[in-house]
Amino acid sequence: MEVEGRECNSAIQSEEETMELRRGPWTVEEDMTLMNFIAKHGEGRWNSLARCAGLKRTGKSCRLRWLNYLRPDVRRGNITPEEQLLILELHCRWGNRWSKIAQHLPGRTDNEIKNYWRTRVQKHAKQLQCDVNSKQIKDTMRYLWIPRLVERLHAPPTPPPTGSSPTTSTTTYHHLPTNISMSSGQLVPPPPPPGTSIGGDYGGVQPENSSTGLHRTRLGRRFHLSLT
DNA sequence: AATAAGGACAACCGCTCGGAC
DNA sequence: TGTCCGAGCGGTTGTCCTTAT
Repeated sequence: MEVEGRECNSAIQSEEETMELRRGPWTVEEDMTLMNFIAKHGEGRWNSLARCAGLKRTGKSCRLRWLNYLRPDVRRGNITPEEQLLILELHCRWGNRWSKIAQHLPGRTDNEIKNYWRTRVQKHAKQLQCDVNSKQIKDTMRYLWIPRLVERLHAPPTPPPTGSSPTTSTTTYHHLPTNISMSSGQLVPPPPPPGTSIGGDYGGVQPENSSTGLHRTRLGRRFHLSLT
């Protein structure tokens, strides 16, 4: 990219260097400034970009904001079962290589995948009372969650069940390690905290709030701007 | 209705790597 | 060859929202 270096003379630079940097959540005005600047000049050279755009942010902060939120091709919304499956498989292969994993999920950012992993997968690991990097959790992924997701992907779309538990599965897992027990297609971990479901994300099709049938979707708390 | 607890996600921090000089 | 700086990555923290009590 070509940042208009002539405009960023040393006087301006030294003035801005003494300026206090902003932190915390980005405002709509800052987003607009960043987006307009990138639309005009392209991305890259983040430190000088931040200065020349007049943003009181670090280059790092600008880069992160752009990559994780403002980029036009960034996908927002729930992680689909297909994406969950891919994340599980790729994590089995590469571990916490979030950016590498993100490359295989178009529109998803490493930050988003990392957050997904921490909030969903680590939660289940905690419920199983095992370390997220343990063999047990990896086996659980490989032999239970992934097959369930595959099953879920191949299953025709069905209306929400009325009586039977949606987490009930008829699939048999011939390779299930002995340290993972099954009951009606479910893991039998120590009792989870009230209101949570082991099968929720990985095998069951039940919404987050099964009592109301509502599926909570959130597209972030803040404005999402796009360059269209 | 108020509030505490937990969840989800945005943002920051520290470290490493690679290129320019 | 060594140093500096920008960029990227993974880990962690902070903030706000939802849900439960």
